[in-house]
Amino acid sequence: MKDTNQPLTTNFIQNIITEDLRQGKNDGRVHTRFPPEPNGYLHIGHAKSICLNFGLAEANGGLCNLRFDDTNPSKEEIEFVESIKEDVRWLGFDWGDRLYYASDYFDQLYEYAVQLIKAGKAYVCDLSAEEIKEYRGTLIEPGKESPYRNRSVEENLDLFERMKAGEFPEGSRVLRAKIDMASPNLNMRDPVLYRIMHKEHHRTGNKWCIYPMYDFAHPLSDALEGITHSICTLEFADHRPLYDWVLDNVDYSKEAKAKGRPQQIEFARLNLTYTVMSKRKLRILVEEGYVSGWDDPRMPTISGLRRRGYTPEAIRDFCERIGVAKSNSVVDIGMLEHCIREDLNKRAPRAMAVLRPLKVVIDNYPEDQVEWFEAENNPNDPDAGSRKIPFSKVIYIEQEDFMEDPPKKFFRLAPGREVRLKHAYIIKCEQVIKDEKTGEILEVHCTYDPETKSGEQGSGKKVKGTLHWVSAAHAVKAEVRLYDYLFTKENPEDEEDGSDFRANLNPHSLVVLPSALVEPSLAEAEPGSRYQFLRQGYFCVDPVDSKPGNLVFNRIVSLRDTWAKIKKEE
RNA sequence: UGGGGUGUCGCCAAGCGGUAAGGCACCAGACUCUGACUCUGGCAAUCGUGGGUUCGAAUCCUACCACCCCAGCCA
Repeated sequence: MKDTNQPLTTNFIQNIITEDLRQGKNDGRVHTRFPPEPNGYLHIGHAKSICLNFGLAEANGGLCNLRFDDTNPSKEEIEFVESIKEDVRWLGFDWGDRLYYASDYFDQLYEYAVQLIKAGKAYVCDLSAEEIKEYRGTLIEPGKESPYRNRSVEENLDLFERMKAGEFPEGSRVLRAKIDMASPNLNMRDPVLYRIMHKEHHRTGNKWCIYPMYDFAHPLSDALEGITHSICTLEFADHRPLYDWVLDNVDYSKEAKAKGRPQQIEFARLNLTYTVMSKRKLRILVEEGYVSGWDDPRMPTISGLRRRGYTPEAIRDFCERIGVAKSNSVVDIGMLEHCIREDLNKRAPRAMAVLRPLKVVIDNYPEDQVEWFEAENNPNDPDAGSRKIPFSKVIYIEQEDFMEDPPKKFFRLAPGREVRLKHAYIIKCEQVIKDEKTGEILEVHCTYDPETKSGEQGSGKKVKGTLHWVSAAHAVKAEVRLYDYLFTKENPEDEEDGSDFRANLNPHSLVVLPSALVEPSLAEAEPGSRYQFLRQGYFCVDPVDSKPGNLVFNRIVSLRDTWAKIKKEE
């Protein structure tokens, strides 16, 4: 994807890799991995990690594995591994034949645990979970050594084997590393390596009733796969000494796919304004029905963004632009919106759609006449071709494009004013018809100037405003879903005491317009296809709910709107 | 009162001892049959603070301050 030798962006991880390469570390290999736990859906934060891992590998002539970190059968499900694979693939990345699971290594990991026991570096501990917690000490006080810490190697071997054989109830014993109960780093205070769980695993079935912990499985999985740079998020920085301890104290050289030793590097996870990102909170949104599901177009999940109409290209561009560093940061959601606008501006065919219709009758236009105008599909892409649009006596325009008593800077339709109808004629407003009781504007009567037909001589006449429109007789009805941020505050966590992020939910995050009218060329629009509705924004045919004869469009993002800004100022 | 991490323009983020990139946002103008796009110009940072080293420091030293993470048999 990159055509230069120099990586497009530089960041501290690339700098480390560059230096490693210069020193000939790992025989010049660069091998990364994306290691999701299959217990939820991927979101834009994962996309950052995916782009980083796959991108770094590609930029440095290396490889990136997809590895499911499935060491905890009580939380993981097959449904998630499928959705994760789909999302990574959709984002545009290819793990080739390197699809792995930590569970692939369970046999080997068991042997490594035995290795540690034999070396006197791990022991079976009979303390209860509560007791282990008590013995661990606190942030400022050292822990106490477990009374089981000095069991003989033989006894530990026997006990561990019987743990594996299923002789003991869940939670009754664990295997622990023997490191240092006085370490200022809590992770080093004899961390648990294996726990008993009488649970069926989605891949290994009932073969195991003891499962390795992340801290044991992860470094060794990396080592076995020949990973050189093991990239993870900041909260794992405290685990790095343990990661290194495991690699230092287990001999995996015979089984590893390549020589060398993985290095853990941590970066800051992505945060976005107006967005929550934690699995827990996203789950709440889904389970408590604030959204329609994991793929609700308002969700920051990959599947939500996909359904909303975001392109993988835009998401990758976004991940490139935000950079990678170690400081906690919150990226302005406007950055994401900029990326999708930029991508769709060059790719999305234009179309006319009237979201909130206002009837306009052109009094001097022949009753039964229909003219078909040529309309370019994309002014920024001549190759996109053109299409025909019907024009007739009765049309609809946007309600907000007409004002009876407009402010100075309004240059759309108003009594006595002229505007151009995009691709058609200039019209002049002659009369407003209102409901006598409510004052509601029912329809507007105009006259058109036949000399101003789009593209012809007399069409040079200048007017300030150009409106989009649809022919009443030809328009196709459609449902349009306008999405806004899910939260009203930049930081959804910013709540009054007593409440939580739910209090900041935006009640208008979804506005459904059941009776929008779109130009007839859209009648057969394919699910998932994207359009720019002129002067409105980018829209995507909803891949789930849109059916022939019952079109549903999702607004991906609005166009930049300087008029809206002017209005706000006044 | 422990350990780890981070502090460069409103938001991201380069910078690695030689005198502050870039993007987003924002402002102004040009263009415009999308108030879009595009273009052009503008925009801001005493580089967390105070000391010190140096001819010279965002970059080195030092003290301090602020924020984030860690006491799951989660990852």
